[in-house]
This record gives sequence, structure tokens and C-alpha cells, in this order.
Amino acid sequence: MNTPNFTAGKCGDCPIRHRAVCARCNADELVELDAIKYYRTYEAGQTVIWSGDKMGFVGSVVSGVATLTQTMEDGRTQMVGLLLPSDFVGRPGRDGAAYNVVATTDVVMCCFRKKPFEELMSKTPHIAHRLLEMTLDELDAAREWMLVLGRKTAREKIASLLSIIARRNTTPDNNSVSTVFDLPLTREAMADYLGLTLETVSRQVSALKRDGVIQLQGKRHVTVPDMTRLMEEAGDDTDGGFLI
Amino acid sequence: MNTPNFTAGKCGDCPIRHRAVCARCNADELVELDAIKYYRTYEAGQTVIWSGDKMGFVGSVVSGVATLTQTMEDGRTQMVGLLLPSDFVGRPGRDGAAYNVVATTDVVMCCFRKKPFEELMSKTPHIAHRLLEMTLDELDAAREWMLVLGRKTAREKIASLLSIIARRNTTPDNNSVSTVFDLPLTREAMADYLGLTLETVSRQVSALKRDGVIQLQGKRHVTVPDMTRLMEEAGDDTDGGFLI
DNA sequence: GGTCCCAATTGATCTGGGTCAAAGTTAGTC
DNA sequence: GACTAACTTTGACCCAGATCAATTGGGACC
Repeated sequence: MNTPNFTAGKCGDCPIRHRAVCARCNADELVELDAIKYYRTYEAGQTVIWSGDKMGFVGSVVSGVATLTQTMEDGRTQMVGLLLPSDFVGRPGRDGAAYNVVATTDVVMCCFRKKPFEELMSKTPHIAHRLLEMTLDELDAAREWMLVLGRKTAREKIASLLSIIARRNTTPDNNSVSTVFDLPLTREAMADYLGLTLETVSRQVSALKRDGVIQLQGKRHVTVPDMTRLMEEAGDDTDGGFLI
Repeated sequence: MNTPNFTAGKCGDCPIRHRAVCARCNADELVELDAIKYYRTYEAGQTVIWSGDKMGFVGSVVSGVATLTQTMEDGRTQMVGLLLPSDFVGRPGRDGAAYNVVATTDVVMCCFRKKPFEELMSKTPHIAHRLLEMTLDELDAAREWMLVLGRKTAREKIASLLSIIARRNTTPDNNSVSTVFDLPLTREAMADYLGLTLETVSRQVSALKRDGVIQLQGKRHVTVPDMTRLMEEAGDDTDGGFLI
């Protein structure tokens, strides 16, 4: 775990939305942090952390997509978080992981050894502050998702998921009004996020396509001609709320 | 809002599980906090905060039960949090409320004016730390709840809710192995928590009673003869996990 | 004690999404 | 370029929970 095998990355490469602690990219912070920080890559499908395991680090996603999942003894699983580039992983002050973390694409993580990170945190109020802010964001997202899970129809659920991914993952294409992105999830992973079966996901994606709300090139490449329409389908306030 | 009309309360009365900042009840902290702190009572049914409103305080529940809810334009509502005594309300660093907060019983809140609280927080790393810990707890609870909403059956949902309330609300009755508590929620509120209709809640409560998993005295007073059985019905690991 | 009101129960029926099954797609791999 | 394996779509049928519609129960108040 301690062998950084990611060479190209340095904090100068942080994606714009990188919100984790290291992401602030202030040189003085970097000096402090470099001693305890390392990069690590995971292949698609690889489990980053098993629920219940001791977790020796915290960190954030640099590139790729990972998921947080919970599983019942009989195998029913529910995704409880989607980790896109810039999202933070880990629970400072806690020893065990609460969820499985699985890479769904190849993932590069920027990790901080936990012990020194916590020491740094208690010496640097600004970091604890930032972490609180990020945790509040995650809490908002989780609660918004409870509304999706508890009260939305299958079609609305799909539309909600698509708009979240669209808002975070759009490849800017300014000579077009359309929003374009790649789905980083299989139909099964989408189902696990939405509390549906993969068949229902497939049917509803087809229905949204048939109704012109989205266009598909292949299975994963999505074009949204009209984001407002998609958000109406999601049942959201058109102003968008604060889902991350 | 500034008129404290709660007289009996002082921090010496904090319930055992009071985990909020003021709850630590160290005399020196109290001296600091007293200048910015007030009590306030709300009647059952009263809305404490409207989603989107500017929120001038943070605080914690001293007694009673309140709920956090989200509502769609068409009226579908989902409860996203249950506030029992000791739970924290508010989002330091945020201006607007993200949810409706509604008192479901008479509620006493211990409130801190937001501005001075935030100043205090930035001067006192220990408070920011504690707040982070509490927010992580809430995040865990929200994510555990996502599993309930997304993947559990109606019967499992009811059993899950009952065990959460049982674990937090039990009136100790040591000459009996049974767990006894009062439901602080109407059937409708339970339905809003569980993503069900009130009719389904009623049916499943009746079914659990018929099957001897619970006993009811009146509509609200619940006796659980065997907590292990209830938790099996909830589909939880018998060790209980970390739901708050 | 009566009656008003609201919470809760119970019944009958309907339907969205689950389940089971089969066939179609796509990307590797040899 | 055929072969495999994993992912996806589509169809047929079913059932858990929603919906609609009466009742029933239980305080609070006169």
C-alpha cells in the first residue's frame, strides 16, 4: 500500500473541482503534506477497502470513479455514495471502514497516512474546518438521495442519477447546447444506487431515449439535448437544489 | 426567537446521551457558552425552521422529538432525519436551512446564536472536532438509512425503525428483560421516514404484533419481548451495526 | 354521557417494478 | 474473423405495496 505507482500526478494536476484538503494546492500546505502523502492506483473492479477493515489512510479521488456500498447478509446491496474526482474518502477519527469502497473504473487516489493526517488536522484548524464543510456536503447529498430512494418513481430515479452525473462529469462542448457525458457505471451499479433492479434500469433508460429526453451513442455515451427537461423528469425543482 | 421561555433547563439537566457541544457540561465551557446560548420551546406540530429560510442559530434537542423532512412540489415528502434528545441541528458555515425541521412532540431546544457560535468554533479546535465527529455520525446514519429505503421490505423497514427508536428511547426497566418505549411518531410520520404509505405502516405494525415480535398498549406504547428477534426481522446483522 | 375530530385500522382492488427467461451487443482474445 | 464472456435489452408474468374507501377507536371538550 505504501508504494506510490502513480508518477504523472502532482497537485498541479488536480481537477478544477478537487475539493479535498490537498486540493487547495497552496504551496505551504503542500510542503507540510508531502511527507505523509502518496498516490495509489486501483484497477476497475478492484475493492479499495472492505467494510469493517482497519483503514490506514484517508484520501481523495484524483481520477476515475469509485462507489461506497453496503451489503446485507443475503446479498442485497445498496450504493450509499458515488466517489467522483475530488471526493474525499475516509473518516478521520474512526478506525474501521463503514462501507465497501470499490473502483468502478481505473482509479487514482491521493492518500494520506491516517495517523499523521490526524495530527496535522488537530494542529491546523483550517483543515478540520474544511473537512467539516465537506462532510456537511456529503450529508446533504445523502439526504437528497434519501428522497430519491424513498419517494421517486423508477423513471424519476434514473433522471435524477443522470442529472447528478451530468452536472459533475460534463466534458465541456461549447459549440453545442447539449450536455454530453459518459456513464461511469454499469446498469447493475446504477440499479444498486437507485434501489432498483438492472432490468428496470435498462427499461427506463430505453424509455427516456425513446421519449427523446436523452440520446445514446453505444451503451454508455449520453447526450442530453435539454438539461431542463431532464431535471423536470427527475422531479427536481428546476433551479437544481444542492445535490453534489 | 430570543426570548427564552424555558426555565427549568440548565446544562445540568442534559440527558445522558446529550452529545452536542454544550452537552459536555464542563464548567469552563459553560461559562464561555452561556453568553450566546438560549433555550426555546416548540409545540407539537410547530415548524422550527422552513427549508430555504435563513437560519440564525444552531443547537441541539434537549427534550422531545423533531424531524427533518424534504418535500417535492407535488407534496411527496421524505423524512431525512430524526432528531432525538441530544441531536444537533444546524449547519455551521451555511446560511440557509436545507430541510424543514418540524417538532413532532413538544420540543425544547438549546440554541446558540450562529455568528458567535462560529467565532467560538474557529477559536476552539476541540469544538470543530466534536462537530466533525457528530456530522460523521449523522452521515453514517443517513447512509444506513439509504440501505433501509432502497433495499428493505416494508416489514423490515418497520422493524428497523422500531429498533432505532428502541435503542435511543428505552425507559430503563430493569426488572424485566423486555424493552419498552413510546413511539414518538404518528403512522404518517413513520411512513414518511420509511418511504411507505401510512396504510402499509399500519398493516405491518399489526402483523409484527400478531406475530409476537412486539406488543402494543394503546397505539403508541410498545413492548419488545426480544430485541434480538426484532433485529433479525429488521434484516440487520445481529451485532447491530452503528445506526444511531 | 355525547359528540367532534383526528389517528389508526381494515378491506378490496390496482399497478409499478420485481422475477424469471431468452436473445441481442460489444469488446477482447486467440 | 470466429469464440468467449460480460453486459444489456426485451418479453411475459407476478406480487408487494399503493390507492381508494369505509370503519373503528380514543381523547378533549362541552
